[in-house]
Amino acid sequence: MIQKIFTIGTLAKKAEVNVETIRFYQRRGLLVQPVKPFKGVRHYTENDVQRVRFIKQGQKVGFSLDEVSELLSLEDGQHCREAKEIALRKLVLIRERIEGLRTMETALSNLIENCASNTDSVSCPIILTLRTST
Amino acid sequence: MIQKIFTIGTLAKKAEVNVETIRFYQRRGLLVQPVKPFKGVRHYTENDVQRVRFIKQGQKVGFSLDEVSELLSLEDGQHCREAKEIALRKLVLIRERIEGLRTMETALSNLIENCASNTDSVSCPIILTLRTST
DNA sequence: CTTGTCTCCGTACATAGGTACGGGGATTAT
DNA sequence: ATAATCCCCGTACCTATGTACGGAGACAAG
Repeated sequence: MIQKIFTIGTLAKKAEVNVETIRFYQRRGLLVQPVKPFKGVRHYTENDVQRVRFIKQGQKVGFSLDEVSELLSLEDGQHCREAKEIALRKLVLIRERIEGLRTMETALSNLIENCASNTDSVSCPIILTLRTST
Repeated sequence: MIQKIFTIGTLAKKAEVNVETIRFYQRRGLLVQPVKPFKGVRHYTENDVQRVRFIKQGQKVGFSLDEVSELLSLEDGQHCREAKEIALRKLVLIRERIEGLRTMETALSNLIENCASNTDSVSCPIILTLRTST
């Protein structure tokens, strides 16, 4: 399999982030900074694109960079028992978050339905619906 | 129904946040600052507790304070058509987020299972599993 | 009626997660 | 081979979301 390589700008474009963000992630240790060839620029591969996307995906579902870091440590390979512990902990968080979102989803759906049958101003008791959700 | 009232410190305790956080939310317009009686302190009700909890819940599932603000505007009652639009937009976000979390959930579950059958160090291809998730 | 614990208010500081800038070298297009 | 663009690196700046601080007034308990 051929490894296509490219520069940081292309990586940023492919991963749909700012170049500075890549560099920031490198400083944070989320990405490894490739060695710089003697007279030239660093190069990156498709693998880095996936990694950046993963970070963004993790953030989108509510993980902090530190948490994403932990998840990435799973990828990076380490002792299985540790990996399993981390994964289990994150799994709990994920399930809680899904639960919370589901409750909100229901509340909003109800709200939309109720509104549909009403053309004037209306009181929307969304908090009431959600108040026991966590 | 009797409205029990209390001071900001009690509100903070009930809602499990810092007093300063309450005041910060007031400045941000997420909470209304009750009028201060002529010589005394402001008082709050159970309603405020629910509202603060709602904000925290919203954040927990990944909404920014601005987004939570919008959701709260549903509660505060406004014209139905607007409310419906907001709700629909948020619903899309929520469903995307649930999808993302589900994918992660699956990936982590698989990971845990694979790890279980292995006692040594192992490469955990979590990113691979997730890379097309959004 | 003193003492300790609030509240109030304004302002300052903190942390996470970026973004922007500027000078100098590398690469690419014309 | 020269201009335009891109990379490198360090540093400074920015936004969101709080937290902390300090002096003055409120208030409850002994």
